[in-house]
Amino acid sequence: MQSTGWHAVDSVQAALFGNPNMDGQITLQGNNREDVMQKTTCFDVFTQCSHAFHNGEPIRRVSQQDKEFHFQNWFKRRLQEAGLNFEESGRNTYPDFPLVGFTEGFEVKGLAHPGREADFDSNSQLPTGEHNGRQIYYVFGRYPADLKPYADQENGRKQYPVHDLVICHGDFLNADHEYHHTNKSVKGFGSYGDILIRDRRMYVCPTPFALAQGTTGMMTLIMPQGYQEPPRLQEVGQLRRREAERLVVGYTFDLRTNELSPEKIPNPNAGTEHQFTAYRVKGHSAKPVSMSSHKPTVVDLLDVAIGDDE
DNA sequence: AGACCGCCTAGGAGGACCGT
DNA sequence: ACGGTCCTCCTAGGCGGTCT
Repeated sequence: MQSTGWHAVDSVQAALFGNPNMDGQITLQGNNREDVMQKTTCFDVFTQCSHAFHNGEPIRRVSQQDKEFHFQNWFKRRLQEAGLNFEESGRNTYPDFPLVGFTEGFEVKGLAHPGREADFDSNSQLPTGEHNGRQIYYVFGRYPADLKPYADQENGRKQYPVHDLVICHGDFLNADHEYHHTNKSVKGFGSYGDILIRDRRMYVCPTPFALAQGTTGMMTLIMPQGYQEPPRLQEVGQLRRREAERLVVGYTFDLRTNELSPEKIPNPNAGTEHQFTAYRVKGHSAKPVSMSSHKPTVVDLLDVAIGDDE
């Protein structure tokens, strides 16, 4: 596994980090290819979300069993209002809304608020800004955890507001595009040798609400630096994420002691800064967005405790 | 001022549930 | 076998109040 540099030359990254030159567009300078224009849909999608938020467009839960689609459906209506075509998302598709006609997709994460603030479960897909050639944007929407105050409209149908929302490029969560984790299992466990241990892709990732200050109660778009925002948007912050000194490239688990040991290597891109810009719709709040103060990671703490320096 | 105690909560960990 | 989301349980640690 290797973390991808910010200025890597693969085509899609070049599209992201090339020379911006018009509203929401950026020049892709390919290898011996004609320059190609790539337009992002994010500014339009974000504008629709912001307008819906400010107009009080509610989330509509269709039943008490609807634990995961209520916010997805809210976002789906915004895509439809933006006039975008997308593939209907099945339960197991990633991203939730792959666009048709654009190499972009949106992955939606609904979070009850108050609730988990610092991180979210990202099972089965390691967050990143590129998947199968598509740029991936994460849509974090928070809604009330306590729905008791909202009237039941038969069979658990309820309407309630969006508390706040952040759309961020997946690279804001993780800029590595190279790693592909697959689930594996080990057979023969247990005294009868007939139990299977699953090693399953399950990740816990910090939310943009924890990574950046100034997002609570707001609508915020976080884009890689370099896009030219349309006139209807205002910049509300510059955000930087710095690559870690070390990369976890494996781990071993001792079934006798229940000890899990990470294997780390120096990050060839250590210290590389990835720059992002935060936006809001003009006329809405200009409350600034900035990175939250750095908290030491578990790996940082282990490094200090163990004092190893491979 | 520092020690101690109890309460509270964020979040770590594991799992339920429902699905393809 | 694998995927997505939310729930429950539990505990470390923060915090405020009280005691020494």
